[in-house]
Amino acid sequence: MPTDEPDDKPIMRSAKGSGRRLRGAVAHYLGTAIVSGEIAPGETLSGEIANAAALDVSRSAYREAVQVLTAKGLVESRPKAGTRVLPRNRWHILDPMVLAWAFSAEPDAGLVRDLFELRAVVEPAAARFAAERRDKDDIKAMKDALAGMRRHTLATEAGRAADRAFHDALLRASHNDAMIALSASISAAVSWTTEFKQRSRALPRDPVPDHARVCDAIVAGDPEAASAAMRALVDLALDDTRSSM
Amino acid sequence: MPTDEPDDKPIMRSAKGSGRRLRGAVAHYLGTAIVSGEIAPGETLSGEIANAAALDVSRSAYREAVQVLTAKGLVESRPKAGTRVLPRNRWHILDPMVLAWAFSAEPDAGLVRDLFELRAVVEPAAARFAAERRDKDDIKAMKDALAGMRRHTLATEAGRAADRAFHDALLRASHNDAMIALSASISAAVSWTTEFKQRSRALPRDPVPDHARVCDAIVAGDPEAASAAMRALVDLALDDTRSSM
DNA sequence: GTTGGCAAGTTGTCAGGCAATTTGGCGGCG
DNA sequence: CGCCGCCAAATTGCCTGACAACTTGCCAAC
Repeated sequence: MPTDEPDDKPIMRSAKGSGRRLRGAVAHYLGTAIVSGEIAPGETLSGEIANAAALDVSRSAYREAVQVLTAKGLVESRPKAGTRVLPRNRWHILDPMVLAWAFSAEPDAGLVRDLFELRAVVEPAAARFAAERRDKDDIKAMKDALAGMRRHTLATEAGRAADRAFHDALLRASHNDAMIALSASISAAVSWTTEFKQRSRALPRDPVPDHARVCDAIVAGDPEAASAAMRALVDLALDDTRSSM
Repeated sequence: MPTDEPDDKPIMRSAKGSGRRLRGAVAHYLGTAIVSGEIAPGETLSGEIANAAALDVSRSAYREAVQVLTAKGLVESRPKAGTRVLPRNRWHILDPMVLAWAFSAEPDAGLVRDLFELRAVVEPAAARFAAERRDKDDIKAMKDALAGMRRHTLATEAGRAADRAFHDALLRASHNDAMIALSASISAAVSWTTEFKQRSRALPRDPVPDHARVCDAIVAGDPEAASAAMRALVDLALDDTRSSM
């Protein structure tokens, strides 16, 4: 069945070699469309065959992509009813991939605020636990990350990676799996906003001393100091982010 | 190819009418097997065709189930390498479904500890925000839930539902989407442990006064009092849980 | 006006085949 | 002897086409 119109729909296939498999591209496409509000909650997607054809993929690939969205609470599909977008409060917005979709466009200001508030609650507490439970490996990981931050700057990707690594090491030092799970979400949000700050060429203060204070307190095993230092760090970061949006 | 052995493998089809579709049953089966440690991290599942045949489902259904597990960070599959279970720290243990799988067997004590620690960090902070931002609807939802708790007891499912509803309304009153997302995870964990406490016939104290104090502080718009009351509540719950495990 | 059944349409599952991709060994080369 | 690059097999990834199961919403009968 040759198509009469010129097939100008290889939008998907293009991202094929990007490590992402085809269904990943479809999931990304639909995910961003939903998270960005392009497809409003309550709305129902057109049928699988139609939609799969429109994206020029097979129904299997399309369905597997929809399964991913379902697993992340973005949509719900029932026979005869179709696949409909769930209300925002059913979304798993802390899922790393959902966050990635949310940040792939201009990040919503409200979401950034919410994430920083959560960070301001969780990270000081995590620092407190870390000061009590850290072991040799944790300390080494944090010091390595700190060294990386000193070597590079937040303007470089390597520097941001070191920043991520520091926060990841810290949350890991809390030896609390639930907080470690939040680490993936939080550090992702942090790095995106950091990059955003960077892009808006706001010259941030040197972040190393703040981080070093937190690190020292944890190494010293002082929970109160660790918590306070981390709270100060997060508050400063929040100020920076607020002023550049 | 007729099977010689009597087909004693309709394990999956049995749960078909349970609202869960077939792939849901497969995902549940594999998910619990992984979370419970029956399939250790690093291990690789047998091939899709073999495994699908063993479960007596089609490859499509099996693959869609695996996509769900992939979306929740439990496994990772690459061509020729097979599907392998990821290390624990890659799991999205705060995902409601992963939590459900984790609690479908005897819950791991470490996990319960971690969840309560997270709860002890998040809920007081959420109460603080709620005291500042609650609106009429939030107050109504909380009072309704509180009334439900008064009417029933935690021994009944209705009572536990009211408890869940109270914590859900509280987190919702924080008007922070990130914390609301945690609500699903936290309240799930809370309700399971509550049921567990109930089963081990530990006679708990009356939970209504504690909840009422939190509610009053939020209605009064007093962030400090709300936070303190909630912290007290969580600490008591933690004590109860600890003593019954 | 309410209640029951009925039909249509959408997702759910199945089967088989081919293509894409990565791993791990094997041979050539330094 | 060790390292590097190539090749082939095995597994997942994707496609096609068909049928089954399940809802929903209409429609008729009470």
